[in-house]
Amino acid sequence: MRRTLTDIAAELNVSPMTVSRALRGAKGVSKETIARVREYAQQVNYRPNLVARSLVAKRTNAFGIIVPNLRHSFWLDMVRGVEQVARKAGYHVLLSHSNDDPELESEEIGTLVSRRVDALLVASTDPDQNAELMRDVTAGGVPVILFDRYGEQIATPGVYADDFGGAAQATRHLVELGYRRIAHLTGDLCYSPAQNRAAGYRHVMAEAGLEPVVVEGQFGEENGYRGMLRLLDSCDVEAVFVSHDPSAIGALRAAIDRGLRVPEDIALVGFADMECAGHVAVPLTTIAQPKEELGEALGSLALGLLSGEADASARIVLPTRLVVRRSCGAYLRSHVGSTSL
Amino acid sequence: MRRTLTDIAAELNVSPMTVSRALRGAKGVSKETIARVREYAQQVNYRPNLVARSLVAKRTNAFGIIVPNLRHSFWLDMVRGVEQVARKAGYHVLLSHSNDDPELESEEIGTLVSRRVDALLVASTDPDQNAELMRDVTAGGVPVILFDRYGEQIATPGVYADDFGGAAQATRHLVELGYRRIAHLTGDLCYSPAQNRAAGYRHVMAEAGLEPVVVEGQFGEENGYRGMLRLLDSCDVEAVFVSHDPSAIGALRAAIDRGLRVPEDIALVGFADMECAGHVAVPLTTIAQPKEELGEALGSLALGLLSGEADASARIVLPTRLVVRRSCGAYLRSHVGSTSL
DNA sequence: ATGAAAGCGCTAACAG
DNA sequence: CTGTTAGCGCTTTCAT
Repeated sequence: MRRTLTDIAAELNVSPMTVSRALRGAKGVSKETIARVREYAQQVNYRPNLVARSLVAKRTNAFGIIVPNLRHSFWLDMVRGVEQVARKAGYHVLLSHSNDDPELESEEIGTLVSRRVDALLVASTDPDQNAELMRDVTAGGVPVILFDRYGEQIATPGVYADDFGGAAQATRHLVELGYRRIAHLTGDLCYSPAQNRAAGYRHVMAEAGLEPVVVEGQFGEENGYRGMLRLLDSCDVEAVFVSHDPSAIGALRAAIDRGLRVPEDIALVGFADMECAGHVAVPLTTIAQPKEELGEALGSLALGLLSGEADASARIVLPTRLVVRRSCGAYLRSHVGSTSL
Repeated sequence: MRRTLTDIAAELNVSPMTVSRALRGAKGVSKETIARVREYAQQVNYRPNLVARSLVAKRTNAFGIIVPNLRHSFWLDMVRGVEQVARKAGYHVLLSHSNDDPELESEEIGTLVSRRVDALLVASTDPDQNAELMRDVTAGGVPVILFDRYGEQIATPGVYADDFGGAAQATRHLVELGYRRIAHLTGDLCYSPAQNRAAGYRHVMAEAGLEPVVVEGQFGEENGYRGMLRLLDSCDVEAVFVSHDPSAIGALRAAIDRGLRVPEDIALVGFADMECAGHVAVPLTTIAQPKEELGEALGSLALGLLSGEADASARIVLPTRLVVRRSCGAYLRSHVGSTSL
């Protein structure tokens, strides 16, 4: 077993307190003692037991983070950002995922609270369903920060990409390219990002005096494929803004299967700028979220909340960026507007 | 502040012990008491303090994992696998990274030990430099498991992809396609995977009675580009097995810049099957590591070591898989051998 | 079936 | 400057 502080004290014939102070650099110890203690500790490779320290300090210097899954790199990018910021402040990150299941999510929140993380960062699968639980966590003194998705039933500090603005960018881009019959294939409208993207689309369409055509879809490539087929059956459009890249890739496939050329016969814009967005059959024009920055903002917000510098009503919204590739048809139109912000 | 077990006991007029037992389902408590305690605990949303529990149990039910960085999805895939397995066993994962820096790595090992993780999983940037430290950790009762890279100075249980075998697959594939002048552009030879891949290459070349041509390179796209230029300057070959996909992509660019057609003028095979390997200018034939399985094996090994089922000499090596795309020229040769195992 | 005592390894608060 | 006491929230051990 590893040596304890008390062991060291005994071996050095001083009190545990002296060792504790010397090691932490707390004042009230002579230079000599400090040197002696530190040297010995180093020599025997003493490691303070942070579990014990956490117990008395009532803080663990650790964040818990829950993402819906670890399959999509988006979430891992987020985690990376958080970890980056956390480590600089001496915090660790406890990683877990809910597997897109609110039940599992609430269990995970529970164990993370049991582990006494100092803050809880959640990309909730269903913020409303777990609202009460999260309120309880906050009441227990552990700040809960939501990210990517929020709910009606609960107001927490949060970090989000500007879904509304991003959708507006996408739609405006299509409008500026001269398309008039522009449809929107939504994601699962139970998620706030999908709602906001739809709202951003509608906003710009209204602004441009165009008739919105909204087809309700779901996230995921297969759903995108099916949604696109439904869309193509039900109306005749020149361009489609799809709520998420995977769906857009499915939609692209559907269009091709229907014998349509993209973008000549139908233009497509996605959302997320997934890694493969630039590599698919027709490189996808899309809206990029500042993933890294989102993660960092998330970590910083957590730190800020703990230090009292940030305020519990903080809501950080980061701007998106239009990435123009081929699927929107910009390259074959002359009157291209601004291509990126 | 959150309620403690003692609070509950007081509020229920029983001893803390009774509450503790009732909650954990330890025997020696009447059905009635159990029901009463549990109901109350549930009602007030009691959460046991795992920090306290860990202190007495001398175990945290947490693994620490250190990867070189979080930029390459390979490491995150590994982490995902570990997390998957860990969670099923009630373990959490403490994630950290060394930023490819042995110093930082040793610091990180230190804090993770201080946090009293039950096992330490390390993709070490320099296993030899940190050998002593790791031995100390093991001596302290915390199993250290190395993965991806190992060293000479220390023998730990470990999980690895079959780099030798993979390189052999790659080289053999080229031999079977009829190439004779096959070169190898290595990665940083300080890393065991790079060494093993070079060894696998040499082995097959010898077996085939061919003259090996080894150009020492480094990992990374830019290094691949430069290495390939050196290679092209120094010898005249028909095919190159490159030690890592990023380098292979750089090499591909170099070949194209030199006016060579891939694979007509020069064939290329990489290693890793990165996400974009199939999407680059000439889709890359490469060796795929079973990332997910590696992560799971890693997690399982950690659990096994803790339960005493696995043995400290365990060394798990998982087979790789040849992924044939265009860069090797298989599609334009008739006498293709086995394309995947 | 329940409880009291002691202690996990550390630190805050008070002595001396 | 150094040490003693007490206690963080829980569980193990030994009573009752």
